[in-house]
Amino acid sequence: MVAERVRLIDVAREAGTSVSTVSRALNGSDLISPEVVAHVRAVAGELGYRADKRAQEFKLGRPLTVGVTVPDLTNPFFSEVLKGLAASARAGGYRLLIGESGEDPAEELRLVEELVDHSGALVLCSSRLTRSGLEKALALPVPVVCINRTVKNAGAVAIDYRAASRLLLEHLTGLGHRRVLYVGGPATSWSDGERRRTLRRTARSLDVTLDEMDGGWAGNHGYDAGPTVLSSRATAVITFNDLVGVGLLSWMHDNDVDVPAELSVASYDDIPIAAYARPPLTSLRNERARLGELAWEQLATRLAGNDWPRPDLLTPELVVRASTGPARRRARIRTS
Amino acid sequence: MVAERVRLIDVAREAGTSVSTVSRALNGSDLISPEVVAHVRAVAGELGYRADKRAQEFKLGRPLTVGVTVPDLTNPFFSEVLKGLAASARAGGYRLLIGESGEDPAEELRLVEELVDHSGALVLCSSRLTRSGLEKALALPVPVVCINRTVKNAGAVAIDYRAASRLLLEHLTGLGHRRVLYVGGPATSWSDGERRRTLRRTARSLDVTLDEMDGGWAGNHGYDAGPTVLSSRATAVITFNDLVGVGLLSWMHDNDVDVPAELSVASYDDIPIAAYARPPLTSLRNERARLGELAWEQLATRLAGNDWPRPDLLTPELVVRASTGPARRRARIRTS
DNA sequence: TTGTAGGCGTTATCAT
DNA sequence: ATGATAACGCCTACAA
Repeated sequence: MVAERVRLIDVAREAGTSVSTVSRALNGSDLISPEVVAHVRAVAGELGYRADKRAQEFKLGRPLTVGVTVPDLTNPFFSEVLKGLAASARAGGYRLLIGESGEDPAEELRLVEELVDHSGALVLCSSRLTRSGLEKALALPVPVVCINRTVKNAGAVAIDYRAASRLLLEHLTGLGHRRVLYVGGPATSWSDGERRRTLRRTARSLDVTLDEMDGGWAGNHGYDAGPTVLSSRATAVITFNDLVGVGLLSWMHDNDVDVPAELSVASYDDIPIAAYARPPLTSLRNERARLGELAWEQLATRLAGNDWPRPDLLTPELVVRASTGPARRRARIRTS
Repeated sequence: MVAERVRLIDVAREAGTSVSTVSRALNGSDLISPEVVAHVRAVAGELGYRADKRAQEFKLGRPLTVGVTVPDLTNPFFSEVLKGLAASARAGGYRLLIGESGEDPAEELRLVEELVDHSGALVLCSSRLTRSGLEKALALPVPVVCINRTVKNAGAVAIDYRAASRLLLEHLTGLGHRRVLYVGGPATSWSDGERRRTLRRTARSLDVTLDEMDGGWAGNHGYDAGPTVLSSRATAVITFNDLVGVGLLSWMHDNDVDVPAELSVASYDDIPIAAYARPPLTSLRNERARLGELAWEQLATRLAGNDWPRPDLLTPELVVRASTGPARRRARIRTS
């Protein structure tokens, strides 16, 4: 069934010449007679020769492979980053070796050490690594780009959460909200930290009271947050991401809480379902696929022997939809 | 910055022994004196030696890599398949080389030919390849598993769409629907073909009138289908997948069509947002991650030298939610 | 128990 | 213009 592999030497033998000639003929070296090239090509064709790319790359040097880690393959945010990265890297002649850490820092570190053995470069998406883990990763003998986590001595591409948080809070204060609750994400998430930090700072400057609670990254985390959210004194909620936001909206619907009349909800990321939620979710659009592309560009620059470019910061855009509206004095504090 | 790579021979020199001894000591060969092992290990540690896995694998044989193609990385269906596959393959000591075809058969073929050069096996997720393209892929010198596309002489893992379509239609007829419209998916999709085929057959046996229209795979395809759906005579709609279904629900909401009172909507796949749509979408749950796991199991069996196992067929489960209800005579044919 | 040497499939250097 | 040969970094008979 599986045919024996045809090697360069087989072609050479069959063509009555040497491996060097075959190699050159196939690779289009210009110092070889046209007839020989034709002949060799013909023979190679007949024999069904396929160059062993692994041997080629092994001989030639570094692998044309980018190792990528993501916390969760099913998170639409990472999916789109991967999409952009995959397209760019491929256009640049690189392949993608992908690993999922399951949101687990220790697993991510193992993954990194495994991937690096077969990669010429690394991209860490929203790395959950501890500080020391990250240091180890950056000490590896290949260039590393971090997406959504700023670092020194490495590539860096991120969303500008400072601008993001400001857009959100200004939108809400513009609607009269003075008390806002943030439903957070995974504790290991750098971007959750950034969202909290920038929200706090902006809230202070806008004289808004910011409450915080822990949450998560998925729909059920938002749904489960429902009771706590409802019993809070906030008139508006900002969720860690749209999955959480949509989950929260769902709970509100199930419990007859009118959004946005009773409560406004807004979020980060603007994944596709945000527009199809009921009510459609106000969210911050960011070009996630672009994150992947920029990561590749940084890598390409670095691989070409240059210094790291300056970090790329992508400014999001607020997409106002029906889930946010004027603040109203809460009729009552509901407890269920 | 990037230190010079330490090789086996460097360790040998430093340890005052030979490369074979070092190799054996590091790989835990039992025919070597404990002291030497300890010494070599120590030296290797000091020098920061890391075995070149590429050279190792090159020497040892086939690459421990599975090449995977998906039509669209951002489609939650594929994300989950990848999740399952990634976990299983990793547990089995294999890595994942992933490529996205962009739903394009020609691009998928290019991808396959590129991936196979660096992989010991291939997994094609919902392959969009033409018949001849698929034949080419299966002729490659590595084992190939197809997910959601039945083939002979290869691994095969798929959803049982026959059972799926029956569950859907029986549910709808149980609610009194006699005229059902199917909003289709991409023309290149095998699973769309299967859904149509099994729906037709089942509709006939249940004496249901089945209309069909072309659609697509994303939310906007469903949204755009709104007017056509509304002007049809069907009392229930089945959409190619949940993304399309949610998009359709959204249009219905925007145009004040009461679902399910005026129209029932049901779909395939039950991705997480189905539960959070308004109204929650009746859909067919299938274990997508399991698809990935089974694909790996087939591969592992094959890689171990056995014949291909029988194809795995996963039976879905109908999750009834609020988007489907009793059929009602349509008050009027609305046109917008 | 350890060392020597050959080879995995290719490319590149150096002759011819 | 072409051919022999030495790497690339590692593993593993085989020899000692």
